[in-house]
Amino acid sequence: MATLGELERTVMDLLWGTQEAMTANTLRDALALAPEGTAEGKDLAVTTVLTVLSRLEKKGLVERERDTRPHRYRAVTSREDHTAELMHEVLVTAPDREAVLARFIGSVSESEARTLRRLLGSN
Amino acid sequence: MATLGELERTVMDLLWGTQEAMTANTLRDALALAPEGTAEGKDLAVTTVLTVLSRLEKKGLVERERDTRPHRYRAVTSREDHTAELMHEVLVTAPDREAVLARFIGSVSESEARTLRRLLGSN
DNA sequence: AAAGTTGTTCTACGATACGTAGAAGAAGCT
DNA sequence: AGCTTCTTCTACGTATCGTAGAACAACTTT
Repeated sequence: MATLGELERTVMDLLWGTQEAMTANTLRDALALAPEGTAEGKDLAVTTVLTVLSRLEKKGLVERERDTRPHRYRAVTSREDHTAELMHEVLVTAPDREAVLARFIGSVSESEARTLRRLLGSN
Repeated sequence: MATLGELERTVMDLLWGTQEAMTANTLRDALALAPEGTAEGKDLAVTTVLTVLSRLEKKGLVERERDTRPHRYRAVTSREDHTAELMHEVLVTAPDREAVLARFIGSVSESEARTLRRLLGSN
């Protein structure tokens, strides 16, 4: 279950933020500013960013264009797909999935419940 | 987000398996057998089990009765509650929860979808 | 109560993951 | 060929986890 570190997560958030592919330098600059929620702007070396990107690539979360010279990195899946996938991974760790779902439903907001009803109804 | 190690997970599975409180020794014996899915029976020292239990206690997943002499350990929440909670934690990491849910329901089985409809309908 | 037995806490070490980045190597520009 | 830019290699510090011995505390039994 791909668990992300602090910096790894921040980088993914940036990549998910713009669906476009970015260079390590662009990312480093973005990280320098990036109020990105509560995270403070971190002033990192480019090599740091590159290491993280390599690790994310190995984890299958990031893909890079090797043909362009400053390699460009892009998220493989959208944040939503990734999150949904993770939720499913968590779900299947329990033998009694139905029971888990029952409790899960109890924890979502009313608007989310409506969304679920709509999506399940049309299916 | 409480992520569990291999042994920690196995111990939790045993505690979740029987809702009763168990001693470290009982757990060590259970671990020695415990085909528990694919996991092989590990022959561990009791101190190892105790260390893991302490760590699980610190993580809030396990509670112990300190009054009985061989302390007895018990899971704080059911596996289903824990799993549902985790799923929710994952869900809220994404800004667009509705989109996540849309993708999520696409990944559940038909019988799980039925369960969801039933649970949502009565609400 | 002293000695033995059983149980718990302290301390520790190896492995892996992650944040961090310098050093070295590769590729493009002038 | 030399300079500049980018990528890969190597590495170190910290945290988590599996693992367990050593030390300490508590119960049992003579």
